[in-house]
Amino acid sequence: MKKFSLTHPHHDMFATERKWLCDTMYISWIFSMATTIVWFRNCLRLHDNLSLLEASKSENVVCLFMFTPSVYNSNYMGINRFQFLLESLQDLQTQLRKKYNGDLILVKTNSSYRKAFETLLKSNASIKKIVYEYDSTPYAKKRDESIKNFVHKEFPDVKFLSFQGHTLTDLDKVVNQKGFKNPSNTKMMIKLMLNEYGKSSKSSGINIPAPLNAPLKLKFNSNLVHEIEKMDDSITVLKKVPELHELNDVFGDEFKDIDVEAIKKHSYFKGGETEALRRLREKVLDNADFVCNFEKPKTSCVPSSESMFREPSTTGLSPYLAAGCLSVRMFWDAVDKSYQTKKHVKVDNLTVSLYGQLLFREMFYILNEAIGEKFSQNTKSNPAITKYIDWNEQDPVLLQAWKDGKTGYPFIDALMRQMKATGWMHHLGRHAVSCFLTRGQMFQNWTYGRDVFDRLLIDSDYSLNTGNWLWLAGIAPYSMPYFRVYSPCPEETKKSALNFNKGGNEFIRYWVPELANFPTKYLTKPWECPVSAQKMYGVIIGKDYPKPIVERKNTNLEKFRVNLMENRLKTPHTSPPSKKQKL
DNA sequence: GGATCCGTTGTAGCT
DNA sequence: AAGCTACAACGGATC
Repeated sequence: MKKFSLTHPHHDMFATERKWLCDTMYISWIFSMATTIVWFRNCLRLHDNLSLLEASKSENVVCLFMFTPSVYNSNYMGINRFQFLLESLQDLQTQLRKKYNGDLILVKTNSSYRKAFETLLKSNASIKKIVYEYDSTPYAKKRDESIKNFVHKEFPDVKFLSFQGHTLTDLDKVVNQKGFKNPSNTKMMIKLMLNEYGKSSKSSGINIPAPLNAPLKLKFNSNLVHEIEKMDDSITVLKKVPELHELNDVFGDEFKDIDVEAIKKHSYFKGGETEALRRLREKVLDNADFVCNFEKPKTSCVPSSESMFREPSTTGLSPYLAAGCLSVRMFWDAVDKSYQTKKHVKVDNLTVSLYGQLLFREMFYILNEAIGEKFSQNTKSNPAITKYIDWNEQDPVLLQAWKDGKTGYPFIDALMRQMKATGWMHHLGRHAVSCFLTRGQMFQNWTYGRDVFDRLLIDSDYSLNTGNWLWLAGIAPYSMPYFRVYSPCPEETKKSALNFNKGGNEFIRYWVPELANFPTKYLTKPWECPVSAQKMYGVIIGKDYPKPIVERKNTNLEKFRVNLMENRLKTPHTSPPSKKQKL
């Protein structure tokens, strides 16, 4: 039996009016009281920011960034990425002030995010909603889930909402598509994207939703900052975005040994949305020739001339995508627009085009979402996902030499030193050094290299980093013939896939100054230079620059092949794969 | 259902 | 000089 209720519409002639009254009162109460916190982590931008748009519905907004020990732990975040983060925060704060007469509140705490939220929520009853961008790294997933559960339990009136804006697709939705299979190449990605968004007449052929504009208006709650200042000592408000050299005072010993001048001297990219949009215009919107002719494998890991040392042959937009200074939908849209200015230009190889690059990015995110933590684990327990290889026992001497750029292979060392100094390395350079560490010369576990990249690169992006390392180690759940090994001395190959000939020698001379005056003939293999000549050039190999720390000749291919055969999940084919026989 | 083709970016040696 | 071949694993798509 249903309960009979006076308020049931059929029995209550004033129900509509009453509901209207209640709604009005509720809305006016919300408008006068409720505060929404926009919790910035990634997504350091105003455009295409779903959390900010959600907050714009609220009368009182607080934009918040929290420095916790997990942010300023230099074990996880290299100094260049930290500098990039600070610049991005500075830009965000400036923009919020200019555009909305608002602010970005920066707080510092020595406790966890969860504890910080507890302090905030306990002391201010007007906080009704916390919004943030979804972060799919395993660490962030666990952290956000735990805070969410805590808030639900302890503060049931407060909504804790995430929005997906870091990727082209809603990752949850995609991996739950009917008939979803882990994508492993461009074709599967296009199919998946068409399934999600449908066709379009634009050059990409996929109807990716356009990026959203920044909210027109935001009303800020300026009281909260004063309240935070009165709270307990565990949480403090920073008066301004700190400079790198001030971090030692603010955070303790983490940054005591940094060389600020060196970082500023080498940095290629200034952080922030403003710079991201400027670069997008310069490299994509105003550069249709470059966009329409872009072929990733033809770009070079070395600069084309000395004057170009600071400018990559690609777009250089990856650091901005990683920190969310640039929305990936904004990037896609700009590529579309650029193609449109060239009528009748067809994308003849989508895979190597800029579209392709963004699809690979998406693919790695989707794989991470679908596979979970095992995506990045080097374990025998899940060989269906990554092929298992018994890498050589960890060799600290080899690993340290690789990390410090002291392997005795000038090309490899130049690339590693560039990454350490600038926080950036071209994609093909990353291929060269990761191949060298794993199946190429050192046969060391790829996870070591992955972690070094994660810390040092300013564009480090968990899913992309992991996906690319799996690829280069030759164990990815997608195509990568293991016998395609890059030469660490690429000048000797007639047609290097690394495009070394586009300035490789100058690149080595710049980053390995020990060899600045060494003869070009021996520049990538200095150990072959006769000792008498070494004396003449004033560089003794083994003293002024190391001898090669591992064999140049690749002896690992056979080991790799045997590993694959022994450790593969599925039973071998009953008959060997057919081969064309010579007559 | 079986054969065949394909996969963002290799290198060395030969003609 | 450009183009071929050997090296040769394997899952998924296509016919």
